[in-house]
Amino acid sequence: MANLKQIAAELSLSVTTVSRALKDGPEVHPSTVARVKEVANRVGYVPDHHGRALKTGRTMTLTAVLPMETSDYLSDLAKLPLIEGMTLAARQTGYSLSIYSTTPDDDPVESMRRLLQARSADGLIITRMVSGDPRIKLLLDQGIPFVTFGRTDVDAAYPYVDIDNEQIAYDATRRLMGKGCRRIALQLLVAKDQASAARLKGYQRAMAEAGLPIDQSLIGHGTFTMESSAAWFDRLLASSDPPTGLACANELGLLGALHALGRRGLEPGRDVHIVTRDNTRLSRFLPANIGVHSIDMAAVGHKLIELLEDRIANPLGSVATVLFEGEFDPGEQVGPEEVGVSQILKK
Amino acid sequence: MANLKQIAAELSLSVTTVSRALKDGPEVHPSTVARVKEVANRVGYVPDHHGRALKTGRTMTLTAVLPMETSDYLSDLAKLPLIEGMTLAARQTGYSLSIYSTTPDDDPVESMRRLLQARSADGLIITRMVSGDPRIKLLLDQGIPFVTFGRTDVDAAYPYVDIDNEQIAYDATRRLMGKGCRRIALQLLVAKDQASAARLKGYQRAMAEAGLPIDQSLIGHGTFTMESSAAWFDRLLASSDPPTGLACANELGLLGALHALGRRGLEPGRDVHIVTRDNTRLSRFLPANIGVHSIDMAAVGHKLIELLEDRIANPLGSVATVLFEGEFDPGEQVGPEEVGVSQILKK
DNA sequence: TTAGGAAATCGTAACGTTACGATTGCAGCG
DNA sequence: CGCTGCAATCGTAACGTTACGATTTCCTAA
Repeated sequence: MANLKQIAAELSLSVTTVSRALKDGPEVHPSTVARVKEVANRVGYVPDHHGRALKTGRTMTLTAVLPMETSDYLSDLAKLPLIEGMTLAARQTGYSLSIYSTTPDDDPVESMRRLLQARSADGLIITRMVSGDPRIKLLLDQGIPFVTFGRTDVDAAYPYVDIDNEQIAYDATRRLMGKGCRRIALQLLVAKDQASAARLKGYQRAMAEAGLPIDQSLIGHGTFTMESSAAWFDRLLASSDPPTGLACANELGLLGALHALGRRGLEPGRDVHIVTRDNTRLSRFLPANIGVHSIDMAAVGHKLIELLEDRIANPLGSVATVLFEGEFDPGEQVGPEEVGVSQILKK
Repeated sequence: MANLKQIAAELSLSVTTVSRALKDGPEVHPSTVARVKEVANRVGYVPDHHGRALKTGRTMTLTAVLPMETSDYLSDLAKLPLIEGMTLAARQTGYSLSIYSTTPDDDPVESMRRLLQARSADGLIITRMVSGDPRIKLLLDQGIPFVTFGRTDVDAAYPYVDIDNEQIAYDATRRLMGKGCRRIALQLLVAKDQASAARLKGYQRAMAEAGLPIDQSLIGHGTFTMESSAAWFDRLLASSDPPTGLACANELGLLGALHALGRRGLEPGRDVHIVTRDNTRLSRFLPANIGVHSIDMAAVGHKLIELLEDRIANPLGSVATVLFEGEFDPGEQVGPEEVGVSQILKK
C-alpha cells in the first residue's frame, strides 16, 4: 500500500524529492536522503511496476518465448535448467522473467506481434530458430532488444547465444567412427529448426571426410519423446542392415533407444555404440556404456539474460554473440584424433 | 505504438468512447463499435498493460513462486510439466505467467513481502509449503488471491491443489510389503516441507498397521539428486542389515538408487523391490522391474491456474481445494488388498 | 412547437511514477 | 544593503488507461 505520496506526506516533503532521494539523486541533501530511506524501509516501500513502466517505458520484465510440448510426454528436459538459469539471472539484476509459451499450433510471427504490442517486456528471448526466421526482422524493425537462443541464416546482425551443434555432432560422429562404426544413425529433434540443421551438417561433414555414404533412412526427424524414439530405433534395428552407431538428440531420446535395444537383448557399447547429448547428466547414472556430451544449460540461460540486459542498456552497441561448446565426459577417447573438451566462450 | 488516443483521433471520437467501444459497452452505438473495432484491428491495437494496471489495479499477470535448485544437478523434473501446464492455462485466459524463483538462501516471508509490494501480479501460486507456513497469513492479510500447491496445517481456509502424498506413500509401502519386504527404505525430498511430512505419515501408518518396526536409519531426508541418492542408498546397502524395499521420491532419486544397486551387482525386483514416484514416466523406459506411481503434473499446473483465476474473479467465494491421487502403473498388484488406481479429483 | 427524456458521446480526473523547469532560502561578495 | 549564484526543494505535466459525471444530439409526445 505504501507509495511515494505517503512517504512524502509523512516527512512533509514533495513527492519529487522523495522519488529523487530514493535513487540517490545528487540534488537532494544527504540527510534528507537518509530520512527518506529510513521511512521507505520501514513501510516496506517497493516502487509500483506499472506506474514506473507507464512513465519510463521500462517494465523491468523480460519475456522468454518458449515452445511448450502439448503431448503427454516431455521431450526436452534441458528447458528446466535453462529456465532456472534465466530466472535467477534476471532476479539478480532486478528484472523479473515472464514465460510466454507457444504451442505448435501458434503462428510464431503473429503471436510475436501480439506480444510486442502489449509492450509488457523490456526485452525478449526467443528460441527454436528456423532458417530465415521472420521473427528477427520483425524484432529489429520494432527496435525492441532481444537475444536469440540459436543462430540462423538471416542477413542481419543480432545478439545470440548458441550451442555449437555442428561441431558437437561432428565430434560425436567421429567418436562413433573411432569405435569402428560405419553405419551411424542420427536423431534430430525438429526437422526445420536451426539446431537440427547444424547437427545434420556436422554429421554429414564427418561422414564425408571419412568417405562413408549417408543413408537417409538412418536419419530420424521429429519430436523424440521416449516412446517415439524407442519405436524409431526399433524400426532401424529390425532392418536388414541395422546401424552400429547412434547419436541421440537428448537424454529422453537415449532412454527410448536403450529401451529398444534392451527388448532385443542388445547392449550399448557391445552391439551398438551410442553417443548422446545429455544436459541433465542423467545418462551418467544409467548402467550403460555410452558417450555423453553435456552443456551447462543454466549457464546458457544466465548468458542469455546477461546479453539481453547488455542490449537493453546499450541498444546501439556492438552485437555480442556467445557460443557454448560443452564437453564430452572425460575419460573417453575420440576416434582419429582428440577433440577439445573445455567449455569455450567465444565472443 | 497504437493507443486509444490515436484511434480516437483517426475516427474523430473521444478516447472514452473508443475505450468503451472496444469492450462492447452498451452506451456506444453499434455502428460506432464496428468502426472502432475495424480501426483497432487494422492498426493492431493491444491495450497497454501498464496503463490499464495503473488504473484498474489488474495486471493480467499471475506469478508462480518456485524454488530453484542452485546445485549443478536437477532434483525435480516434475517442475517442467508443472510450468508448462501453468503457462498454457494462463495464456488461454489472457493472463501471462511470471516465474519468481527463490533460492534456498532466501527468506520466504521477506521475499514474498517484496513481491506483494510491487503489486505486479493479480494472484500468486506458492509451492513448497512448510508446516504452519507463515506466508499464508501474510497473503490472507494482504487480501491478494493465491492458491498453494500443497496443504499445510494452518488455521485458515485457503484454496489449494495438493497431491495425496500420504495415501500414495501408504500404498507404495503396502505394495512393497506385498512383495515380502519388511525392511523398507524411504526417500524424502526436503525435511521440513509438507509433502515429505505427508509421505512419512503414510509410510508410518502402513508400517504400524503391518506391525513392522520403523528404523530411522532407513529414512533419508534431503535434496535427492542422482548423486546424493546413489550415495545414500549405497550406504544403506552396505549396512549389516540392508533394506529389501525402497520407496523413491522421484525419478532422479530412482536413477541414483539404481546406480547404487548396479554397482553391487544387485537387481531391482530380485534383490530389492522398488517403488517410485515418477511424473515424467521416465522409469517406464528403464530396463528394470519397478513399481511406478505417476501424476499428470501438467494437469496439476492447469488446475492451479484455474483455481487462482476463480479466486480472482470471486475473492469472497468458497474456498476450493483439489486433491490429485495419480495412479500406479496398471498391471501391478498391491499387497494385502487392492488400492484404487483411477485419478480422482475431489472437491 | 417545444419540453422531456433516452441515446450517444464527451471531458475531467485519477492510478504512481518520473522529467523538467520553477522556486525558495541562504551565504558570500561588491 | 542589494545582488549573484548555488544548494535544496517544489510544482506541473505526462505516460495510457478507465470511471464517472456532464453534455450533446435527436426522437417522441403533449
